[in-house]
Amino acid sequence: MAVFSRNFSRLELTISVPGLASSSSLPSSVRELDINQVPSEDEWITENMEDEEESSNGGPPRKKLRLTKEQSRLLEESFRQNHTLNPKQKETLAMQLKLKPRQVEVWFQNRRARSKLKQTEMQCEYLKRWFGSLTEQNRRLKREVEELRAIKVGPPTVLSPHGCEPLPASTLTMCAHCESVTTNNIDKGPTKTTTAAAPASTLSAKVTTPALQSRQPSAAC
DNA sequence: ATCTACGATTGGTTTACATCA
DNA sequence: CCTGATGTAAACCAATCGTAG
Repeated sequence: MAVFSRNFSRLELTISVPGLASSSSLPSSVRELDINQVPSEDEWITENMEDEEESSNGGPPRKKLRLTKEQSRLLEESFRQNHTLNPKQKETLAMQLKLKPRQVEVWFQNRRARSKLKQTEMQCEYLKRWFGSLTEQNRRLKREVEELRAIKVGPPTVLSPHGCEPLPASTLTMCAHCESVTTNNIDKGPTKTTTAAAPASTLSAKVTTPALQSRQPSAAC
């Protein structure tokens, strides 16, 4: 195993998404979710109970310990500082809480597991949203392709490869190579090679649409 | 009755350390 | 003395159980 570092103080949510440099690109609603937040006061379990004896030797059904507010608060506080405890910390905390070290250990294990679960749920939620936005983007791009196809038939707006001034439509020229690349790309859909990556020397003009202009600055400009 | 939260148990893995040939 | 194999204990995790609210 050994996938996760054992000495972390917080669980980090890092999602790598192709095309995004870092998780800072996440929607703020996702970024602001913090599973390390202490629950609000009314989420605390209010039952108080100090059951010292174990009844696991086949006797009566085990009594469920409910931690007091104060015990939970201390455990949460400790968890925020460190997600794992060394034996000394465990012992100290157990004494402080009047619990057995094993109970503190179990609490930390459960807390880690449940944090991870929440984290996974958040990732899942985020990926769903991401999928939705990609679907939408895909839809828009397809529509743009349709527009470009239409422009090929109708009079295009043209930008000079050496400047940003629009040229008369009649000056549009495209070498045979670019022509075939453009046609192939449109037919095959997205590939790793984009027109932007094509050698500048092969571009003698750029056909633009308003949508493309906003996103793709001309290499010649 | 059903659901959820959560403390506890179980079984498997990893790691550090001790012992021995 | 060094080294590799083996055993053991402790800690962890994932899955699950079972109780209380």
